[in-house]
Amino acid sequence: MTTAADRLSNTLSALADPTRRAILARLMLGESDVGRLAEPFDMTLPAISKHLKVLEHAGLIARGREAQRRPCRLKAAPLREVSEWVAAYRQFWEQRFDRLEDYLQKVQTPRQRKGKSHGRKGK
Amino acid sequence: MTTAADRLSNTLSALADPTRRAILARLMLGESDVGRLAEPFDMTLPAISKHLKVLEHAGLIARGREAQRRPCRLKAAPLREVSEWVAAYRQFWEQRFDRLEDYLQKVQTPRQRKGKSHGRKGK
DNA sequence: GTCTTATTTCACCGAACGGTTAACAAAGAG
DNA sequence: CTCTTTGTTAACCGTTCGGTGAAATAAGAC
Repeated sequence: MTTAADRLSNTLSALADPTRRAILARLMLGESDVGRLAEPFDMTLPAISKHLKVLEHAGLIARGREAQRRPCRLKAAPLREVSEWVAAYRQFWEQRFDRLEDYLQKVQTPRQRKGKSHGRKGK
Repeated sequence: MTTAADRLSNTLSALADPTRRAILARLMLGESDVGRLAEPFDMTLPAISKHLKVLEHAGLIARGREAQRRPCRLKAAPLREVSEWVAAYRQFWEQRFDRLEDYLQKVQTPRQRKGKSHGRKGK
């Protein structure tokens, strides 16, 4: 049995590689085969083949067969889960919970600081 | 120099671990320290300490100092980049570009296929 | 000072990762 | 059949990852 967390971990680690993200970006333009997908990269075909296998195993691409070519096409369904996961954190980067708060803490003169002192050294 | 792709890769690989995502989820409820964060997990403190270092290095948490404790708090800014990246793919899981299209291709009789020919042999 | 609490650093370990080269396989072309 | 094209598999290699136990550090309590 595959839990949702496992699938999400799998999706995210597949996405963590810039080569694989570039491949997905390219597949947004339409399906392509291994040789064409490999062209932009400074690595060998087996390396690309491995990346494609990772993407396929993560459900991010599907592959057909057409003569010798193995056309790949984008399967974005797992990205929906990523989107839903990250959406839960939206409030934390939108609503002054993040950098804005830090910025205000720095901009305000120390005398108006409320809350706990952080033992700032004078010097 | 850190490129945007590097940062995104770094963020995504930090998020690819379920323990680290659980820690972030917990920090949504408010800041906490290492010991408390470690409690739900069946692993040692150094392991949690490493996970926190990864999260900190990815800019996903910030850490203070309060007596012996090292309170951690969520920093969601990098998640915004993730959200923006994945948003580019939204159309592919929302608008019949994904599984629906596959379904239709299978259901339709081959003779009504439109669009670029891929050198389909008449069989 | 010593003791306790909280956390990190160190040294190690096995497994997974991202790449290579070389050999293999599948399918059309001659 | 052989030849070429396309892609995968196999074996290997160095690095990173996620964990451990043990020692070190930091700061308050006594």
